Amino acid sequence: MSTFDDFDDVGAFEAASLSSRAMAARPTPYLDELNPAQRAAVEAMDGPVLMLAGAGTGKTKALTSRIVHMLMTGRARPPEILAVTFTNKAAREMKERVARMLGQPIEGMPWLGTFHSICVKLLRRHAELVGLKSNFTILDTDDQLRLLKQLVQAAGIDDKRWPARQLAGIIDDWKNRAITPERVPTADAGAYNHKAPRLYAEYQTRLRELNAVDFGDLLLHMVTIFQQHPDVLEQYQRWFRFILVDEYQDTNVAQYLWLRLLASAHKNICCVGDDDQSIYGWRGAEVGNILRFEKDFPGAHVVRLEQNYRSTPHILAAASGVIRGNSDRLGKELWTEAQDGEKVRLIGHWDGEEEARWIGEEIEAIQRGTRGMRPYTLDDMAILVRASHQMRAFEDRFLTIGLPYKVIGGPRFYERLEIRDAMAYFRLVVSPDDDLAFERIVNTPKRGLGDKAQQTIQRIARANGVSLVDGAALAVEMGEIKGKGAKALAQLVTDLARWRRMTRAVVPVQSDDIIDDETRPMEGSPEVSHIELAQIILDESGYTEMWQNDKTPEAPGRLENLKELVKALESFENLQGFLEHVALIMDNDKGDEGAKVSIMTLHAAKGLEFPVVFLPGWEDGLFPSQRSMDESGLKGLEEERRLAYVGITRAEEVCTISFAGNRRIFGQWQSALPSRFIDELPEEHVEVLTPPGLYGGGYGAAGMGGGMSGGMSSGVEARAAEANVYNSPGWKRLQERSQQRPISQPRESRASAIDLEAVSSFTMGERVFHQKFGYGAIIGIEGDKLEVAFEKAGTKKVVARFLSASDDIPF
DNA sequence: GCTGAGTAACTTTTT
DNA sequence: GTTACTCAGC
Repeated sequence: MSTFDDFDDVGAFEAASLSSRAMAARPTPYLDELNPAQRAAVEAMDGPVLMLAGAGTGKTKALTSRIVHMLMTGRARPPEILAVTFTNKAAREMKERVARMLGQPIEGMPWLGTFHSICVKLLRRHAELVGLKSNFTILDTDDQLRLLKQLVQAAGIDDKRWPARQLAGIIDDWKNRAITPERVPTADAGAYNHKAPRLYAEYQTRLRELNAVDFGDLLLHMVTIFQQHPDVLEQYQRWFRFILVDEYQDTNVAQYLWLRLLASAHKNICCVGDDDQSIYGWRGAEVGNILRFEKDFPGAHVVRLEQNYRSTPHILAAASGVIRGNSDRLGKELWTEAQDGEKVRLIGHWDGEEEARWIGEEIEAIQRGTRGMRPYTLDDMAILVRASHQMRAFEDRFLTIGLPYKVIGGPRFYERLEIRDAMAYFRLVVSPDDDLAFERIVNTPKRGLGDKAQQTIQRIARANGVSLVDGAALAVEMGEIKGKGAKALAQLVTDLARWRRMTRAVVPVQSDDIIDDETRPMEGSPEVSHIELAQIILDESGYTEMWQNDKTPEAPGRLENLKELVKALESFENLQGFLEHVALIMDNDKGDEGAKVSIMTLHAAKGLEFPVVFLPGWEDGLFPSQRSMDESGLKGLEEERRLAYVGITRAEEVCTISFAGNRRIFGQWQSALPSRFIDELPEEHVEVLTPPGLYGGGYGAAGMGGGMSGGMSSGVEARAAEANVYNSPGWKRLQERSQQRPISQPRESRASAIDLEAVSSFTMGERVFHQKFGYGAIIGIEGDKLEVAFEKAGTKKVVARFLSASDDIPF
C-alpha cells in the first residue's frame, strides 16, 4: 500500500529517466552466460516478445536476466517494470535472483508479484470505481461458498439438487472469462437451473455490501476499471513501461485482457511460457492465449528456448515422443548436450500395493547404489502421481518400511490463523516451554495483555531463565503485572497447568522434568480423552467464544475449521502424536532435517526437477484421467498428455514409469489397461524392467488374495505367481510390442505362450476364478475382454488374462 | 441443537 | 474405502 507513492509523481518519473541515463554505461557480464536463444530473448526489449521456453531450458534465468538488463542499460527503473507470476513462490524466486544478479538487495520492484497481489494493490487505489472501499476484504474459497449457500437458500432453491458448490464453479468460470453479471452469454444462461445469472448478480451485490471481493474479482474488477476508465488505464500504460509475464500458458481470459489492456499502448510485453506445459485448463487457463500471441501482437518476436539443461537425451526423447501426440502446438524440440544416461524405465505390476512396494524397494536400492547407477540421496527422488489419493499407497508402504518421505502441496488447512492459534494452545499444554506458542496465544482471545505486559513477561522469564509460562506466573506473583491483565494471566497459567494435568491423567508426558506436586495428577482429576481435552481447551480458554462473538463474515468458517481440527485428533492416540504429525506437515517447506523422498501430484511438480523420478499409476482411466476425457474430450486428453510431458521432464537422470493391472478405486477392485501414453513412448528410449514376481517365489503371490492361502499345491502357486505379471494386460501389451522389435525380453516366448492359452481357453458360461473378484461365470466375450458375472463382486468386464478356470483352484 | 447413522460422491489447485 | 454432508432421532 505504501508503494503507491511511486505513482503520480511526475518528478519521480523524470528523475527515473535521468538516473536511467546515468546507469547506461554499466557492464553486462550476465549476457555472456546466456546461450544465443536466451540472449536474443533478453536483448529484444522493445515490442512484443514471446519466449517459448521448454522444460528445463533456463527460462527463469532468461527472464531475470531480462529484468536485470533493463535496469543495467537504464531502460527502466525498478518500479516501471511490471512482472507477473502465478505463485508467490515464483515471485519470491524471481526477486531473489534479480537481487543476486544485481549484487545488491533490490530496492523497490513493487510490481513484481502475482496477478492477484498486484491487482489487490491496484484495486485498493481505485476501489471506489467499482463501488468498494479501499479496505475491502478478500474472501477465500470457504467464505465464498458460505455466502453462496446463503443466497441459494434465500432463493428457495433445493441445494441438494443444485449444490452451491456447483454455482461457485459456474461463477468462478465466468469470472475467469471476465464475464460480468450483465454480460452472461445466452449460451451460459441456462446453467444452474437457469438461475445462475440472477444469483451471480445477487452475489456480486452482496459482496459489494460486505465490501468484499473474491479471488476472481481482483482481476475482473481491474479489467472493468481499465475498460470503463480510460484515464486510469492510460496512467498505468504510461507507468508500466515494460511488462513481463511468467507461465503465460496458464493465463485465463481475465488475466489476458488485463495484460492486453496494459500493453496495448507501447506493446513492450514479454510473455514467457510453454504451450506443452499448460495443465491448468480446468481452472480457466486458456492455452489459446499463448497459441494466439502472434495474432494478438503482430510483429511479435518469437524466441524458442530449446536447449535443455536438465535431462538426459533418453528422457527428453521419451517426453518428446509423448507430446508429439498433441495437435495444437507451437512446436518445439528439446535437445541437450548431455550424455545418454539411463533409458526411461518401464515396469508393470499386479496391483497398486505391489507397485508401491516395488518403488519403495527400488528407492532403497538406488539409495544404496546397487542399481548400477551412482548412488542418490532420498532428496534426489520424487514420486509424482496424477491424483492425490494415489499418495496413500506410498505413504502406507513407506511408513511400514520406515522410508522417510514428505508430501508436497498438502493441505493448507494447518496454515489457517485459527488452526494455528488452536495448535498453539495444544502445543503449550503438551510442552509448556513452547514460548512461540505462548506468544501467539497470550492475548488471543483478548486478555488485556498488550505489548507492555508481554515485554514484562519476556524480561522476567529471561532474567530467571525460565519459560514464558513460568515467567508469566512469576510476573503475577511479583506484582509486575497488575489489574485486569494480572487476573487474566493468572487464569491462563493455572488453566494451562490444569489442562496439562488432564493429559497426564491419560497419557504420561515423556519429558518428566519439573513434576512438582502442583502438576502431578491429582486424585480425582478428570480423565478425558485427548479429543475431549482439545475441545475443553478451546472452550475454556475462551477461544471458541471469541469467534462466536466475532461478527465478520469469516468467523463461522473459522469455527467450522476448529471443529474439523478436533475431529482430526480422532485418528491419533494423543495430542503429542497429533502435534508431531502436523509439525511434519508444516515443516515440509522449511525443516529439512534428514533427506526424504518427495511425493506430490504432477500439478504440484511443475517447475521442479529431481535426479530420480517415479511416475506410477500410468493406467488408462487414472492417467489419462477418465473424468478429464469425459468432460473435455480431446482437449482433456491433450491436457493429460501435457501432464505426462511435465512428469517426464521433471526427471534429470532416471525416470521410471509404472502401472498396475489392478487397483482398488473407491473400494472396488478394478482392472485397467496401461496408459495409452505408454504406447507413445519411443521404444528405443525405453527399457522394460522385469517385475520381481517373475522369479517364481511366493512373494508376488503373497498379497494376492486370502482365498488361495491354504491347500494350494506348489505348482498352482507358481503359476499364480507368474499370472501376477505375465497375465497382466499391460505386460501382454508390452510383449506384443517387443515382438515387433528385435530387442526382446528374455521371457517373451514363455509369456506369449501363456497368452495364447489364456485367450483361447474360455467359453461362454464357463465358471471362472479371479484373484480379486472371486468366482463367477462368463456371460459375454468382447474382443480381449470377458464379461463375467461374479458371485460376490457383481458383473464386470475383465481381461481374459486375469481369469483362471475355476477348477484350477482346489478347495 | 447436537450427535449418530446413512448416503452420495469422489481429479488436478493458486490466489 | 473414505469422507463429507444430510437427515432423523434424542
